[in-house]
Amino acid sequence: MDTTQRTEQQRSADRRRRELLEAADRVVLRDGPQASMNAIAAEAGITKPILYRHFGDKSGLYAALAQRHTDALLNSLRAALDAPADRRERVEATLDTYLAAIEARPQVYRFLMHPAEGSPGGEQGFDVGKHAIPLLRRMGEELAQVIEDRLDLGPGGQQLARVWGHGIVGMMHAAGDWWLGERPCSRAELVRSLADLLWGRLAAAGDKVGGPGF
Amino acid sequence: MDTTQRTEQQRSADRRRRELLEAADRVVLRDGPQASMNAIAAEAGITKPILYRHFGDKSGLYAALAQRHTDALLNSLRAALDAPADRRERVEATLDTYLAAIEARPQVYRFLMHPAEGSPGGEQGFDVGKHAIPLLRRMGEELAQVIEDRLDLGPGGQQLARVWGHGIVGMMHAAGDWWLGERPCSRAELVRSLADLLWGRLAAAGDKVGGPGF
DNA sequence: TCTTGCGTGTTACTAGCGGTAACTCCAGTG
DNA sequence: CACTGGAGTTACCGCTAGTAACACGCAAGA
Repeated sequence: MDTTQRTEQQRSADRRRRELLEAADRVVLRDGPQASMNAIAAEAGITKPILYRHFGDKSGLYAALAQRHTDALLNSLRAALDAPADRRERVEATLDTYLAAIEARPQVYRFLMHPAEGSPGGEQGFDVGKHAIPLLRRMGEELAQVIEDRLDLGPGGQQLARVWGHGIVGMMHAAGDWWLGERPCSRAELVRSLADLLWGRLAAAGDKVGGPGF
Repeated sequence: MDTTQRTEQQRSADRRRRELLEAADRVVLRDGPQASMNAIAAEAGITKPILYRHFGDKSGLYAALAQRHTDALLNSLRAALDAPADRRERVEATLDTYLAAIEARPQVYRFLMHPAEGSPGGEQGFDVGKHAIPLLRRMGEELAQVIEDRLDLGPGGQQLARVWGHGIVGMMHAAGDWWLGERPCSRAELVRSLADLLWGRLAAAGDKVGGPGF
């Protein structure tokens, strides 16, 4: 029951845990989102049960793995959002940061976005969004907070900021996912187009002359 | 090999197929996205192998099921987009149509969005977006087409329209998913907030006085 | 009428998954 | 020395997607 001893054990356990997470990272990077617990255990040089002792179940491992990347990504995004520049530049920097991240490690982010959430022995029904993609939610909430803190939106601004936070994150995610699959343009062009959208160019554009009907 | 005979058989097969799809619909509506092939077969009053004879594998059944709802939803969206009203009203009507649909049948749309895509014996690697959520993609492409047809965006307008199509659909989807989970406001308020975002209110809003630093 | 197909359906199985129970092994302590 | 507790193993359970092989019914051809 000595404190130093307990600390020693905990340090060892933490180191193991980090090793396991790194092994899981490698497997996910290689096999994609359908990485199995067996494969991860094998990569770590051990067997399944100790993986389960460390992380509880697959969603626990997923959560731990997700937290690492989510934290790292959110830090980058915060840095971009906090840069000393005007709003447009900050928005573009944030979009570019996210897109650069998913471009650099597509499988990791696909794993984070589509955890396959196979929890067979659990609740079911109308709990839509309960176990939903935490990365997108966290990004949405953080962005909402930034928007609410920085912008003067008048009454109802808090709710507006949350809607916008989740909406913008979803826009970024979907456009990024599509862009990653088809690569129809450069990252910079994508960033500019999305920022233009947020800047109201859709509403400002003129109707096409000779259009269909009206 | 008579033609009428073949037609008779095909009609019967088509009717069976429709029955099976309706049974699958019921199960998905009841059990959520993790509906098993066994459960679907049982609901239809048959057993698994004939399900597999009709649809190949689970993704085949998913694709057939998805197509029905996707087509229905896209028709509603097209109607909203084609309504004789100004642009803002059309955008709001489209958003509202989508949100009303996911509000009416949350499980169905969760099934469509998160098909769990467990294709273990297949390709893997960098094919991000290859088997990706077809509903979102189709909506994005359709919206892109409408934008490109109706708006005068100058040179590079086609690419811009596609980016915007996928981006707006993603915004709609993410915001809707979050809203379904938390229900922080009415549907009408959500629609208004999202339309405001597209109308550039984010860019136009003033900085908060007394903000953090600058 | 008997037989030959063919489509429809079944039972019974494989392989692999997430997850667990129960056992072994080894370090440190009295 | 005996003992206790954590690390790790084998061997299993129940479930899934998917399949092989067999049985029934019903039309056409001799």
